Amino acid sequence: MAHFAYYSEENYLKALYKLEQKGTRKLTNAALSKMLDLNPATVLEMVRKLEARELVSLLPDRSIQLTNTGRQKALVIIRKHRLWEVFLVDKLHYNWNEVHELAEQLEHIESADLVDRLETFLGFPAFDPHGDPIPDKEGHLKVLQSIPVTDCTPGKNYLVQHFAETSDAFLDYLQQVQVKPGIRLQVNGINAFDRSFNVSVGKRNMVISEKVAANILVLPEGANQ
Amino acid sequence: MAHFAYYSEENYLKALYKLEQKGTRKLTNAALSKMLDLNPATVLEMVRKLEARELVSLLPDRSIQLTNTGRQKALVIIRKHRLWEVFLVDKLHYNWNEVHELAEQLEHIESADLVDRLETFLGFPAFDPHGDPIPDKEGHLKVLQSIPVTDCTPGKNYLVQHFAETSDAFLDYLQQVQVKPGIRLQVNGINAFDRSFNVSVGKRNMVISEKVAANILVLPEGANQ
DNA sequence: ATCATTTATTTGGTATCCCAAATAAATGAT
DNA sequence: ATCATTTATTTGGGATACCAAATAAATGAT
Ligand SMILES: [Mn+2]
Ligand SMILES: [Mn+2]
Ligand SMILES: [Mn+2]
Ligand SMILES: [Mn+2]
Repeated sequence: MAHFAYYSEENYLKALYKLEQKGTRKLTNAALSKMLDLNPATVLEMVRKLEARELVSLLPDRSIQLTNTGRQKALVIIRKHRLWEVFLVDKLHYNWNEVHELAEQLEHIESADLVDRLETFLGFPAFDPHGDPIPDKEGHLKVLQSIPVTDCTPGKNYLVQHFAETSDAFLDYLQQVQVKPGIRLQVNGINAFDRSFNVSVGKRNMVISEKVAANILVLPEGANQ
Repeated sequence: MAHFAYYSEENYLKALYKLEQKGTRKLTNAALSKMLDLNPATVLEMVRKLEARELVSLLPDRSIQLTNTGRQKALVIIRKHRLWEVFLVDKLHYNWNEVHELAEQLEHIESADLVDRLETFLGFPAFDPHGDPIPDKEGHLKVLQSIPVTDCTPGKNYLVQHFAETSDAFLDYLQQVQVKPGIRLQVNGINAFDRSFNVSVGKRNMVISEKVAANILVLPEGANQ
Protein backbone atom coordinates (compact mmCIF):
# COMPACT_ATOMS: atom_id res chain seq x y z
CA MET A 1 0.00 0.00 0.00
CA ALA A 2 1.22 3.46 -0.84
CA HIS A 3 2.07 5.56 2.16
CA PHE A 4 0.33 8.68 0.96
CA ALA A 5 -3.36 8.11 0.93
CA TYR A 6 -4.48 11.25 -0.88
CA TYR A 7 -7.78 11.16 0.96
CA SER A 8 -7.93 14.92 0.76
CA GLU A 9 -7.47 15.02 -2.97
CA GLU A 10 -10.42 12.67 -3.34
CA ASN A 11 -12.57 14.77 -1.03
CA TYR A 12 -11.73 17.95 -2.94
CA LEU A 13 -12.65 16.33 -6.26
CA LYS A 14 -15.95 15.07 -4.88
CA ALA A 15 -16.78 18.51 -3.45
CA LEU A 16 -15.96 20.15 -6.78
CA TYR A 17 -18.15 17.65 -8.61
CA LYS A 18 -21.05 18.33 -6.27
CA LEU A 19 -20.72 22.09 -6.71
CA GLU A 20 -20.58 21.59 -10.46
CA GLN A 21 -23.76 19.46 -10.35
CA LYS A 22 -25.51 22.05 -8.20
CA GLY A 23 -25.13 24.36 -11.19
CA THR A 24 -22.75 26.78 -9.48
CA ARG A 25 -21.69 28.82 -12.49
CA LYS A 26 -18.43 30.24 -11.16
CA LEU A 27 -16.66 27.77 -8.94
CA THR A 28 -14.73 29.95 -6.49
CA ASN A 29 -12.18 29.24 -3.82
CA ALA A 30 -14.65 30.69 -1.28
CA ALA A 31 -17.42 28.29 -2.33
CA LEU A 32 -15.10 25.30 -2.15
CA SER A 33 -13.71 26.37 1.23
CA LYS A 34 -17.22 26.68 2.57
CA MET A 35 -18.28 23.29 1.23
CA LEU A 36 -15.21 21.55 2.69
CA ASP A 37 -15.24 23.64 5.86
CA LEU A 38 -11.56 24.45 5.47
CA ASN A 39 -9.50 27.63 5.59
CA PRO A 40 -9.34 29.40 2.20
CA ALA A 41 -5.54 29.46 2.40
CA THR A 42 -5.56 25.67 2.74
CA VAL A 43 -7.92 25.25 -0.17
CA LEU A 44 -5.98 27.58 -2.45
CA GLU A 45 -2.79 25.66 -1.74
CA MET A 46 -4.49 22.35 -2.44
CA VAL A 47 -6.21 23.56 -5.61
CA ARG A 48 -2.80 24.53 -6.97
CA LYS A 49 -1.55 21.02 -6.23
CA LEU A 50 -4.59 19.60 -8.00
CA GLU A 51 -3.80 21.83 -10.96
CA ALA A 52 -0.23 20.49 -11.04
CA ARG A 53 -1.72 16.98 -11.05
CA GLU A 54 -4.00 18.06 -13.95
CA LEU A 55 -7.17 17.29 -12.04
CA VAL A 56 -8.48 20.87 -12.15
CA SER A 57 -7.88 23.94 -14.31
CA LEU A 58 -7.58 27.42 -12.88
CA LEU A 59 -9.28 29.75 -15.35
CA PRO A 60 -8.14 33.36 -15.93
CA ASP A 61 -11.05 34.64 -13.80
CA ARG A 62 -9.64 32.47 -10.96
CA SER A 63 -12.54 30.05 -11.12
CA ILE A 64 -11.84 26.35 -10.61
CA GLN A 65 -12.86 23.73 -13.15
CA LEU A 66 -12.56 19.96 -13.00
CA THR A 67 -10.65 18.42 -15.88
CA ASN A 68 -12.13 15.29 -17.46
CA THR A 69 -9.64 13.23 -15.49
CA GLY A 70 -10.65 15.01 -12.30
CA ARG A 71 -14.36 14.52 -12.95
CA GLN A 72 -13.80 10.84 -13.74
CA LYS A 73 -11.92 10.43 -10.47
CA ALA A 74 -14.74 12.14 -8.59
CA LEU A 75 -17.26 9.74 -10.09
CA VAL A 76 -15.21 6.75 -9.00
CA ILE A 77 -15.28 8.03 -5.41
CA ILE A 78 -19.02 8.68 -5.59
CA ARG A 79 -19.53 5.17 -6.97
CA LYS A 80 -17.56 3.71 -4.07
CA HIS A 81 -19.34 5.89 -1.51
CA ARG A 82 -22.81 4.90 -2.66
CA LEU A 83 -22.09 1.20 -3.02
CA TRP A 84 -20.65 1.09 0.49
CA GLU A 85 -23.78 2.86 1.73
CA VAL A 86 -25.94 0.15 0.15
CA PHE A 87 -23.78 -2.49 1.84
CA LEU A 88 -24.15 -0.84 5.23
CA VAL A 89 -27.93 -0.58 4.94
CA ASP A 90 -28.76 -3.82 3.12
CA LYS A 91 -26.26 -6.14 4.79
CA LEU A 92 -25.33 -4.60 8.14
CA HIS A 93 -28.83 -3.17 8.76
CA TYR A 94 -27.82 0.39 9.51
CA ASN A 95 -30.54 3.00 9.09
CA TRP A 96 -30.22 4.94 5.84
CA ASN A 97 -29.55 8.15 7.79
CA GLU A 98 -26.60 6.64 9.71
CA VAL A 99 -24.31 5.53 6.91
CA HIS A 100 -22.91 8.67 5.36
CA GLU A 101 -19.95 9.23 7.69
CA LEU A 102 -18.87 5.61 7.48
CA ALA A 103 -19.05 5.73 3.69
CA GLU A 104 -16.89 8.85 3.84
CA GLN A 105 -14.16 6.60 5.17
CA LEU A 106 -14.84 3.49 3.11
CA GLU A 107 -14.90 5.39 -0.20
CA HIS A 108 -11.13 5.90 0.15
CA ILE A 109 -10.21 2.21 0.27
CA GLU A 110 -7.86 1.62 -2.63
CA SER A 111 -8.36 -1.48 -4.74
CA ALA A 112 -8.57 -2.37 -8.39
CA ASP A 113 -11.66 -4.52 -8.04
CA LEU A 114 -13.08 -4.38 -4.53
CA VAL A 115 -15.88 -2.01 -5.50
CA ASP A 116 -16.83 -4.10 -8.52
CA ARG A 117 -17.04 -7.25 -6.42
CA LEU A 118 -19.08 -5.32 -3.88
CA GLU A 119 -21.45 -4.22 -6.64
CA THR A 120 -21.90 -7.83 -7.76
CA PHE A 121 -22.41 -8.98 -4.16
CA LEU A 122 -25.08 -6.32 -3.67
CA GLY A 123 -26.88 -7.32 -6.89
CA PHE A 124 -26.04 -4.24 -8.98
CA PRO A 125 -28.16 -1.69 -7.12
CA ALA A 126 -29.09 1.35 -9.23
CA PHE A 127 -29.57 3.72 -6.29
CA ASP A 128 -28.00 4.28 -2.89
CA PRO A 129 -30.13 4.31 0.30
CA HIS A 130 -30.77 8.04 -0.13
CA GLY A 131 -32.15 7.50 -3.65
CA ASP A 132 -29.08 8.83 -5.43
CA PRO A 133 -28.00 6.96 -8.56
CA ILE A 134 -24.83 4.85 -8.49
CA PRO A 135 -22.34 5.53 -11.31
CA ASP A 136 -21.47 2.41 -13.32
CA LYS A 137 -17.97 1.00 -13.83
CA GLU A 138 -17.37 3.48 -16.64
CA GLY A 139 -18.42 6.41 -14.48
CA HIS A 140 -21.77 6.95 -16.20
CA LEU A 141 -24.37 8.47 -13.94
CA LYS A 142 -28.12 8.26 -14.54
CA VAL A 143 -29.64 11.73 -14.87
CA LEU A 144 -32.77 11.99 -12.75
CA GLN A 145 -35.80 13.99 -13.91
CA SER A 146 -36.90 14.59 -10.34
CA ILE A 147 -38.52 17.86 -9.25
CA PRO A 148 -38.83 19.47 -5.81
CA VAL A 149 -42.12 19.10 -3.96
CA THR A 150 -42.50 22.89 -4.32
CA ASP A 151 -43.01 22.33 -8.07
CA CYS A 152 -45.57 19.52 -7.73
CA THR A 153 -49.08 19.79 -9.16
CA PRO A 154 -51.51 19.48 -6.23
CA GLY A 155 -53.58 16.30 -6.36
CA LYS A 156 -51.12 14.45 -8.59
CA ASN A 157 -49.28 11.35 -7.31
CA TYR A 158 -45.51 11.37 -6.96
CA LEU A 159 -42.85 9.02 -5.63
CA VAL A 160 -40.09 10.35 -3.40
CA GLN A 161 -36.83 9.85 -5.30
CA HIS A 162 -34.04 11.55 -3.32
CA PHE A 163 -33.04 14.74 -1.50
CA ALA A 164 -31.27 17.98 -2.31
CA GLU A 165 -29.90 18.35 1.23
CA THR A 166 -27.69 15.68 2.78
CA SER A 167 -27.03 17.12 6.22
CA ASP A 168 -27.45 14.86 9.24
CA ALA A 169 -30.06 17.24 10.64
CA PHE A 170 -32.21 16.92 7.54
CA LEU A 171 -31.78 13.14 7.24
CA ASP A 172 -32.68 12.71 10.91
CA TYR A 173 -35.79 14.83 10.37
CA LEU A 174 -36.79 12.71 7.38
CA GLN A 175 -36.24 9.52 9.38
CA GLN A 176 -38.41 10.91 12.16
CA VAL A 177 -41.31 11.79 9.88
CA GLN A 178 -40.80 8.56 7.91
CA VAL A 179 -40.14 10.11 4.54
CA LYS A 180 -37.78 7.98 2.49
CA PRO A 181 -37.06 7.13 -1.16
CA GLY A 182 -39.84 5.17 -2.83
CA ILE A 183 -42.70 6.42 -0.66
CA ARG A 184 -45.80 7.94 -2.34
CA LEU A 185 -46.35 11.68 -1.94
CA GLN A 186 -49.16 14.04 -2.87
CA VAL A 187 -49.51 17.78 -2.35
CA ASN A 188 -52.95 18.59 -0.97
CA GLY A 189 -52.51 22.30 -0.63
CA ILE A 190 -50.26 25.20 0.30
CA ASN A 191 -50.90 27.48 3.26
CA ALA A 192 -50.81 31.04 1.96
CA PHE A 193 -49.69 32.37 5.36
CA ASP A 194 -46.26 30.69 5.67
CA ARG A 195 -46.12 28.79 2.37
CA SER A 196 -46.05 25.51 4.25
CA PHE A 197 -47.27 22.41 2.40
CA ASN A 198 -50.09 20.03 3.32
CA VAL A 199 -48.97 16.68 1.93
CA SER A 200 -49.95 13.05 2.05
CA VAL A 201 -46.98 10.76 2.52
CA GLY A 202 -47.80 7.08 2.29
CA LYS A 203 -51.06 6.89 4.20
CA ARG A 204 -50.38 9.88 6.49
CA ASN A 205 -51.21 13.56 6.16
CA MET A 206 -48.65 16.06 7.39
CA VAL A 207 -47.47 19.65 7.11
CA ILE A 208 -43.94 20.40 5.95
CA SER A 209 -42.20 23.74 5.68
CA GLU A 210 -41.38 25.25 2.31
CA LYS A 211 -37.70 24.62 3.02
CA VAL A 212 -38.33 20.94 3.56
CA ALA A 213 -40.56 20.78 0.46
CA ALA A 214 -37.81 22.32 -1.64
CA ASN A 215 -35.35 19.62 -0.55
CA ILE A 216 -37.55 16.61 -1.24
CA LEU A 217 -37.22 15.58 -4.87
CA VAL A 218 -39.92 13.46 -6.46
CA LEU A 219 -40.88 11.77 -9.73
CA PRO A 220 -44.44 11.62 -11.15
CA GLU A 221 -45.78 8.17 -10.32
CA GLY A 222 -45.38 5.81 -13.29
CA ALA A 223 -42.55 7.85 -14.85
CA ASN A 224 -39.42 6.03 -15.99
CA GLN A 225 -36.76 6.05 -13.31
CA MET B 1 -14.38 12.29 11.16
CA ALA B 2 -11.07 13.33 12.61
CA HIS B 3 -8.60 14.47 10.05
CA PHE B 4 -5.63 12.61 11.47
CA ALA B 5 -6.16 8.95 10.93
CA TYR B 6 -3.34 7.52 13.05
CA TYR B 7 -3.07 4.60 10.67
CA SER B 8 0.60 4.39 11.51
CA GLU B 9 0.07 4.19 15.23
CA GLU B 10 -2.25 1.23 14.68
CA ASN B 11 0.26 -0.50 12.40
CA TYR B 12 3.04 -0.02 14.95
CA LEU B 13 0.93 -1.49 17.74
CA LYS B 14 0.01 -4.49 15.60
CA ALA B 15 3.65 -5.08 14.69
CA LEU B 16 4.68 -4.87 18.34
CA TYR B 17 1.96 -7.33 19.31
CA LYS B 18 3.12 -9.78 16.63
CA LEU B 19 6.74 -9.55 17.77
CA GLU B 20 5.59 -10.07 21.35
CA GLN B 21 3.60 -13.17 20.32
CA LYS B 22 6.56 -14.52 18.37
CA GLY B 23 8.30 -14.66 21.73
CA THR B 24 10.94 -12.09 20.91
CA ARG B 25 12.41 -11.60 24.33
CA LYS B 26 13.96 -8.16 23.86
CA LEU B 27 11.84 -6.02 21.60
CA THR B 28 14.35 -3.69 19.95
CA ASN B 29 14.04 -0.72 17.68
CA ALA B 30 15.95 -2.69 15.05
CA ALA B 31 13.48 -5.58 15.15
CA LEU B 32 10.51 -3.25 14.87
CA SER B 33 12.12 -1.28 12.03
CA LYS B 34 12.75 -4.49 10.15
CA MET B 35 9.20 -5.75 10.68
CA LEU B 36 7.66 -2.47 9.52
CA ASP B 37 10.27 -1.96 6.78
CA LEU B 38 10.92 1.58 7.96
CA ASN B 39 14.03 3.60 8.75
CA PRO B 40 15.17 3.15 12.39
CA ALA B 41 15.17 6.93 12.86
CA THR B 42 11.50 7.01 11.86
CA VAL B 43 10.64 4.17 14.19
CA LEU B 44 12.48 5.64 17.14
CA GLU B 45 10.66 8.94 16.68
CA MET B 46 7.31 7.15 16.49
CA VAL B 47 8.00 4.90 19.47
CA ARG B 48 8.64 8.00 21.54
CA LYS B 49 5.29 9.38 20.45
CA LEU B 50 3.66 6.10 21.39
CA GLU B 51 5.32 6.33 24.78
CA ALA B 52 3.92 9.84 25.25
CA ARG B 53 0.50 8.41 24.41
CA GLU B 54 1.10 5.65 27.01
CA LEU B 55 0.76 2.85 24.47
CA VAL B 56 4.29 1.54 24.95
CA SER B 57 6.93 1.73 27.68
CA LEU B 58 10.61 2.25 26.95
CA LEU B 59 12.53 0.12 29.45
CA PRO B 60 15.96 1.10 30.85
CA ASP B 61 17.63 -1.42 28.50
CA ARG B 62 15.97 0.49 25.60
CA SER B 63 13.60 -2.36 24.83
CA ILE B 64 10.04 -1.56 23.83
CA GLN B 65 7.05 -2.97 25.67
CA LEU B 66 3.35 -2.65 24.92
CA THR B 67 1.30 -1.26 27.79
CA ASN B 68 -2.01 -2.95 28.52
CA THR B 69 -3.78 -0.14 26.69
CA GLY B 70 -1.46 -0.59 23.72
CA ARG B 71 -1.97 -4.35 23.62
CA GLN B 72 -5.74 -3.91 23.85
CA LYS B 73 -5.64 -1.47 20.94
CA ALA B 74 -3.54 -3.93 18.93
CA LEU B 75 -6.11 -6.66 19.53
CA VAL B 76 -8.92 -4.42 18.30
CA ILE B 77 -7.03 -3.86 15.05
CA ILE B 78 -6.32 -7.57 14.69
CA ARG B 79 -10.00 -8.30 15.28
CA LYS B 80 -10.99 -5.85 12.58
CA HIS B 81 -8.32 -7.13 10.19
CA ARG B 82 -9.39 -10.74 10.51
CA LEU B 83 -13.13 -10.08 10.31
CA TRP B 84 -12.64 -8.03 7.14
CA GLU B 85 -10.59 -10.91 5.71
CA VAL B 86 -13.47 -13.29 6.35
CA PHE B 87 -15.81 -10.84 4.62
CA LEU B 88 -13.56 -10.60 1.58
CA VAL B 89 -13.23 -14.37 1.23
CA ASP B 90 -16.73 -15.50 2.23
CA LYS B 91 -18.79 -12.73 0.66
CA LEU B 92 -16.69 -11.21 -2.12
CA HIS B 93 -15.07 -14.54 -3.10
CA TYR B 94 -11.46 -13.43 -2.97
CA ASN B 95 -8.89 -16.19 -2.60
CA TRP B 96 -7.55 -16.47 0.93
CA ASN B 97 -4.08 -15.46 -0.24
CA GLU B 98 -5.31 -12.21 -1.83
CA VAL B 99 -6.98 -10.46 1.08
CA HIS B 100 -4.21 -9.37 3.39
CA GLU B 101 -3.36 -6.02 1.76
CA LEU B 102 -7.00 -5.00 1.52
CA ALA B 103 -7.54 -5.89 5.18
CA GLU B 104 -4.50 -3.74 6.00
CA GLN B 105 -6.58 -0.79 4.81
CA LEU B 106 -10.00 -1.85 6.08
CA GLU B 107 -8.73 -2.52 9.61
CA HIS B 108 -8.29 1.25 10.06
CA ILE B 109 -11.92 2.19 9.44
CA GLU B 110 -13.10 3.96 12.57
CA SER B 111 -16.51 3.11 13.94
CA ALA B 112 -18.05 2.24 17.27
CA ASP B 113 -19.98 -0.73 15.97
CA LEU B 114 -19.16 -1.50 12.34
CA VAL B 115 -16.91 -4.41 13.22
CA ASP B 116 -19.48 -5.90 15.60
CA ARG B 117 -22.19 -5.71 12.94
CA LEU B 118 -19.77 -7.26 10.47
CA GLU B 119 -19.12 -10.08 12.93
CA THR B 120 -22.86 -10.73 13.26
CA PHE B 121 -23.33 -10.58 9.50
CA LEU B 122 -20.54 -13.13 9.02
CA GLY B 123 -22.05 -15.48 11.62
CA PHE B 124 -19.43 -15.04 14.37
CA PRO B 125 -16.52 -16.80 12.66
CA ALA B 126 -13.89 -18.11 15.10
CA PHE B 127 -11.01 -18.05 12.60
CA ASP B 128 -9.92 -15.92 9.68
CA PRO B 129 -9.25 -17.42 6.23
CA HIS B 130 -5.64 -18.14 7.23
CA GLY B 131 -6.73 -20.14 10.28
CA ASP B 132 -5.85 -17.43 12.79
CA PRO B 133 -8.29 -16.92 15.65
CA ILE B 134 -10.44 -13.79 15.76
CA PRO B 135 -10.35 -11.84 19.07
CA ASP B 136 -13.78 -11.33 20.60
CA LYS B 137 -15.37 -7.97 21.46
CA GLU B 138 -13.44 -7.88 24.72
CA GLY B 139 -10.14 -8.54 22.98
CA HIS B 140 -9.85 -12.14 24.16
CA LEU B 141 -7.86 -14.31 21.81
CA LYS B 142 -8.09 -18.09 21.68
CA VAL B 143 -4.67 -19.63 22.38
CA LEU B 144 -3.92 -22.32 19.84
CA GLN B 145 -2.05 -25.48 20.80
CA SER B 146 -0.78 -25.92 17.28
CA ILE B 147 2.70 -27.27 16.56
CA PRO B 148 4.94 -26.95 13.49
CA VAL B 149 5.06 -29.87 11.07
CA THR B 150 8.72 -30.26 12.07
CA ASP B 151 7.49 -31.45 15.51
CA CYS B 152 4.92 -33.93 14.20
CA THR B 153 5.05 -37.64 15.06
CA PRO B 154 5.40 -39.52 11.76
CA GLY B 155 2.34 -41.62 10.94
CA LYS B 156 0.01 -39.61 13.13
CA ASN B 157 -2.89 -37.59 11.64
CA TYR B 158 -2.96 -33.82 11.93
CA LEU B 159 -5.14 -30.99 10.65
CA VAL B 160 -3.54 -27.86 9.21
CA GLN B 161 -4.50 -24.98 11.51
CA HIS B 162 -2.60 -21.87 10.40
CA PHE B 163 0.83 -20.57 9.42
CA ALA B 164 3.78 -18.92 11.11
CA GLU B 165 4.75 -16.95 7.99
CA THR B 166 2.32 -14.53 6.36
CA SER B 167 4.35 -13.24 3.42
CA ASP B 168 2.70 -13.13 0.01
CA ALA B 169 5.39 -15.45 -1.35
CA PHE B 170 4.58 -18.12 1.23
CA LEU B 171 0.81 -17.76 0.88
CA ASP B 172 1.10 -17.98 -2.91
CA TYR B 173 3.20 -21.13 -2.53
CA LEU B 174 0.61 -22.68 -0.20
CA GLN B 175 -2.18 -21.80 -2.63
CA GLN B 176 -0.21 -23.44 -5.43
CA VAL B 177 0.36 -26.69 -3.54
CA GLN B 178 -3.19 -26.57 -2.17
CA VAL B 179 -2.33 -26.50 1.50
CA LYS B 180 -4.89 -24.54 3.48
CA PRO B 181 -6.41 -24.51 6.97
CA GLY B 182 -8.53 -27.57 7.74
CA ILE B 183 -6.78 -29.98 5.40
CA ARG B 184 -5.46 -33.32 6.79
CA LEU B 185 -1.69 -33.75 7.00
CA GLN B 186 0.57 -36.65 7.89
CA VAL B 187 4.36 -36.88 8.02
CA ASN B 188 5.55 -40.02 6.26
CA GLY B 189 9.26 -39.49 6.73
CA ILE B 190 12.17 -37.10 6.77
CA ASN B 191 14.99 -37.17 4.23
CA ALA B 192 18.24 -37.27 6.20
CA PHE B 193 20.14 -35.59 3.35
CA ASP B 194 18.39 -32.16 3.31
CA ARG B 195 15.90 -32.63 6.15
CA SER B 196 13.00 -32.24 3.69
CA PHE B 197 9.68 -33.80 4.70
CA ASN B 198 7.63 -36.43 2.88
CA VAL B 199 4.05 -35.59 3.77
CA SER B 200 0.54 -36.58 2.81
CA VAL B 201 -1.75 -33.59 2.44
CA GLY B 202 -5.36 -34.45 1.84
CA LYS B 203 -5.07 -37.35 -0.64
CA ARG B 204 -1.74 -36.26 -2.15
CA ASN B 205 1.83 -37.08 -1.30
CA MET B 206 4.43 -34.34 -1.57
CA VAL B 207 7.85 -33.21 -0.44
CA ILE B 208 8.23 -29.92 1.44
CA SER B 209 11.39 -28.22 2.62
CA GLU B 210 12.21 -27.99 6.31
CA LYS B 211 11.57 -24.23 6.12
CA VAL B 212 8.08 -24.82 4.79
CA ALA B 213 7.45 -27.56 7.38
CA ALA B 214 8.44 -25.20 10.18
CA ASN B 215 5.90 -22.61 9.02
CA ILE B 216 2.90 -24.93 8.72
CA LEU B 217 1.20 -25.26 12.10
CA VAL B 218 -1.05 -28.22 12.79
CA LEU B 219 -3.27 -29.75 15.46
CA PRO B 220 -3.52 -33.49 16.22
CA GLU B 221 -6.71 -34.72 14.53
CA GLY B 222 -9.56 -34.88 17.05
CA ALA B 223 -7.99 -32.34 19.40
CA ASN B 224 -10.13 -29.51 20.73
CA GLN B 225 -9.72 -26.42 18.60
C1' DA C 1 41.56 -4.90 26.20
C1' DT C 2 40.93 -3.86 21.13
C1' DC C 3 38.57 -3.33 17.12
C1' DA C 4 34.86 -4.25 13.97
C1' DT C 5 30.14 -4.59 13.54
C1' DT C 6 25.64 -3.69 14.87
C1' DT C 7 22.31 -0.79 17.08
C1' DA C 8 20.62 3.59 18.77
C1' DT C 9 20.30 8.30 18.32
C1' DT C 10 20.73 12.99 16.48
C1' DT C 11 20.34 16.17 12.87
C1' DG C 12 18.49 18.22 8.98
C1' DG C 13 15.37 17.36 5.40
C1' DT C 14 10.71 16.11 2.64
C1' DA C 15 5.67 15.44 1.64
C1' DT C 16 0.87 15.87 2.79
C1' DC C 17 -2.58 18.65 4.91
C1' DC C 18 -4.01 21.77 7.84
C1' DC C 19 -4.36 26.87 10.43
C1' DA C 20 -4.30 32.09 11.67
C1' DA C 21 -3.15 36.56 10.57
C1' DA C 22 -1.78 40.03 7.37
C1' DT C 23 -2.13 41.96 2.94
C1' DA C 24 -3.78 42.67 -1.69
C1' DA C 25 -7.24 42.64 -5.04
C1' DA C 26 -11.85 42.61 -6.59
C1' DT C 27 -16.69 43.64 -5.96
C1' DG C 28 -20.67 46.27 -4.85
C1' DA C 29 -23.38 49.59 -2.98
C1' DT C 30 -23.92 54.43 -2.55
C1' DA D 1 -15.59 57.78 -7.84
C1' DT D 2 -15.41 56.28 -2.86
C1' DC D 3 -15.49 53.25 0.73
C1' DA D 4 -16.81 49.02 2.92
C1' DT D 5 -17.12 44.35 2.43
C1' DT D 6 -15.88 40.15 0.49
C1' DT D 7 -12.56 37.24 -1.76
C1' DA D 8 -7.90 35.87 -2.94
C1' DT D 9 -3.32 35.46 -1.76
C1' DT D 10 0.97 35.52 0.96
C1' DT D 11 3.48 34.44 4.96
C1' DG D 12 4.84 31.89 8.76
C1' DG D 13 3.58 27.81 11.47
C1' DG D 14 2.02 23.10 13.10
C1' DA D 15 1.07 17.99 13.10
C1' DT D 16 1.83 13.46 11.18
C1' DA D 17 5.00 10.47 9.14
C1' DC D 18 8.53 9.48 6.54
C1' DC D 19 14.10 9.43 4.86
C1' DA D 20 19.43 9.73 4.57
C1' DA D 21 23.56 10.61 6.63
C1' DA D 22 26.36 11.40 10.59
C1' DT D 23 27.51 10.27 15.19
C1' DA D 24 27.41 7.84 19.53
C1' DA D 25 26.90 3.82 22.16
C1' DA D 26 26.73 -0.97 22.87
C1' DT D 27 27.98 -5.63 21.60
C1' DG D 28 30.85 -9.35 20.33
C1' DA D 29 34.53 -11.73 18.79
C1' DT D 30 39.37 -12.23 19.01
MN1 LIG E 1 -23.69 9.66 1.39
MN1 LIG F 1 -14.44 11.33 2.15
MN1 LIG G 1 -2.84 -1.57 8.25
MN1 LIG H 1 -5.15 -13.21 8.20
